[in-house]
Amino acid sequence: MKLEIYTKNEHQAIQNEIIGKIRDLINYKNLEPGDKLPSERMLSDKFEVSRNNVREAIRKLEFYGLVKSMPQSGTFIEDIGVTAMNGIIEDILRLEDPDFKSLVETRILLELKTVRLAATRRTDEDLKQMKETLDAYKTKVLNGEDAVQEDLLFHLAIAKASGNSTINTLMLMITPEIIMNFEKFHVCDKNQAMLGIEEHTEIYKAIKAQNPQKAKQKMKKHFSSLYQYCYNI
Amino acid sequence: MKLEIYTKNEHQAIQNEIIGKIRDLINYKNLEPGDKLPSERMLSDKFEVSRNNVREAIRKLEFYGLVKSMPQSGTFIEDIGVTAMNGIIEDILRLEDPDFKSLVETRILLELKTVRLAATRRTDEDLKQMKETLDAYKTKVLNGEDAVQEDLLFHLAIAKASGNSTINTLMLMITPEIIMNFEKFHVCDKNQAMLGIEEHTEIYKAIKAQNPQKAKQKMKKHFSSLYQYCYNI
DNA sequence: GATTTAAAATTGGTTAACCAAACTGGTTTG
DNA sequence: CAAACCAGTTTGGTTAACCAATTTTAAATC
Repeated sequence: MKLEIYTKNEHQAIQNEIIGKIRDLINYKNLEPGDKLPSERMLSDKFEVSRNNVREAIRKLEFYGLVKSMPQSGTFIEDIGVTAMNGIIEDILRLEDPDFKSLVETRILLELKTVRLAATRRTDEDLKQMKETLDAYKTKVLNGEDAVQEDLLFHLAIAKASGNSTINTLMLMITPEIIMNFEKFHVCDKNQAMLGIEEHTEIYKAIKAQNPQKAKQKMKKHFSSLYQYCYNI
Repeated sequence: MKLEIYTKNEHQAIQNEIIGKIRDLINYKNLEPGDKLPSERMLSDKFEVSRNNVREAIRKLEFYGLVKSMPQSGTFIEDIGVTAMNGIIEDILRLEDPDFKSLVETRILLELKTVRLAATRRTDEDLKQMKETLDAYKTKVLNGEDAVQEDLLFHLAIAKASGNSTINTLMLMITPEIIMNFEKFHVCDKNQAMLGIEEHTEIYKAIKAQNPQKAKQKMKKHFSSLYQYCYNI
């Protein structure tokens, strides 16, 4: 997902090449779901690359759920069908790095959902954790300190309270990159931080009151300035 | 993201343990953003685990954008702040596997966005690729064959046309698991497939006509049965 | 001829030795 | 005195040898 430094890109290029070759092999040998991939040693021989490179390529395919490695047994093709396998690998190879705009756009989308889900599903324990992060944020801002981290942790607490493990995972994936970009572009200045306390509190109250509509509305308001900023960058 | 087989879980447990220890080390030594983590050898010594385990743990932290490894130089803590680092690592360690319901819920959310974005941003090349996947789907269904894969590839083509690289990546991550669950639970039967042709075509036309509202409406309709199914599982 | 069993080969995972780039400190040089 | 340089050390990355579990093969037994 992150490809920034040159050495990494080079490394990634080799990995992608191997993934492409594995795809070709699947097609050429008519390997079907459930079939076993040739062993890592055989592949590294065939492709004339190190076994480590093959292992990493396989691990990436495993991350996307396309194959599954069984210790002392082999690597098996998952049951998603040849067509989907080809299409998805093709897409993976062509994936480009996420830009800031798409990150923010995605974050807003995810959070307008998590806040609604949190309002309906939140447990008392969720509420307690949200309160903690909210207080930490307040304290920092009132001390005039930078509070980007505490800001985002409050939002992550909402994601956790949403009870949707997939969205929670996705939020965790994009948040560090969001924070780095925020600090890079100085998105949050002091004035917005003071306003942020009020907005965060309102969101918290709406979730506490289990009012999804209001929670979403408050979140939307909270994002309005960010939204505009994002589209002017 | 995927933790299914026992050996993998065990492996994962060790990795998480190491990640926790790295977090403790960051706190104990007051390591700050930009600081260098102790070398892999030192960590593997200190934690009494193999260097490979340490490397994998670091790689996971790198995936989430929390650290960055520089060849022949060291692993550096990313500039997201100590507080966020602690919070996010904590969340990562407690991440649970995505369940089918949360997968579908997330997919619907993402796709109701991608379809709107695709309607406004799609290029002619995007349109061409969507048409191809749509035709492949039609052919399969009209031959009475199973077309789950072609179905999903059409949706991935929309995601690509959305021009949002983040959402595109996220869609690619969840799609294989969606397909597997679909085939496992036999979500799509023949009747729905025939209906699917019509719905897919309508979505395609709306995107071609660059009508975001209509595109979203058609997608929503397309998802209505899936939505109900998801909540009855 | 079918079943059991044991040994040999195969597999992904692990470990440790090795490599080249990069950093470090002191020395030389202008 | 500062800049250039050079050996020695440290670093993440790479390679190859090794391990234990599994699978395969074929021999042994009934």
